[in-house]
Amino acid sequence: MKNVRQSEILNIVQSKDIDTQEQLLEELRTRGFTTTQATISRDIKELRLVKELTGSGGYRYAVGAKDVLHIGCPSAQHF
Amino acid sequence: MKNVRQSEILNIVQSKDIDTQEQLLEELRTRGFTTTQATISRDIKELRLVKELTGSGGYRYAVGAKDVLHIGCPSAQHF
DNA sequence: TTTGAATAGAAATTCAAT
DNA sequence: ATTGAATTTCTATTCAAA
Repeated sequence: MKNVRQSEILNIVQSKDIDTQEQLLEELRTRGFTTTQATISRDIKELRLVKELTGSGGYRYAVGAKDVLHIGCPSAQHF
Repeated sequence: MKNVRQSEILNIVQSKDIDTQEQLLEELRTRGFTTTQATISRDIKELRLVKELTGSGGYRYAVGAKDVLHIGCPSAQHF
């Protein structure tokens, strides 16, 4: 179920602001996943999510921008 | 001294892999800054640094890629 | 290999204080 | 407005288990 869970994590994170792993856990449970913080900590690592600052001064998990750069700017020189 | 310290933090983070705030503290002390974890936690927030995964599986503080996108790709449509 | 419970470790915030 | 000490909160890892 790891892949299903991880792809659901991507969905969640991109559809609403998630500021802690606990909050992500709640969302997953809502969607019928039963798991724990330890597991999603690993998921977040594998998915290379980062905790970034939102406009309103809070934090939010997000897909690492470096991972999505090529979408909007295929020819960009990266780092 | 906040601005000096923060710009030094940017320098450090871009010149070597820093994986914890403690390690960043040590680097700062090497450079003559005397401060504490509480302060650099705030600095990191203001600088919008993110803790990203390195190629070798560790973590590293980095400038949020979303903040540097416009450099390599000024016309990119962001998110 | 993947997971959870427990723990260790790291980071954010509170609360004074300046 | 900025900071540090202490604390709380959050996250990563360990270690056993399946």
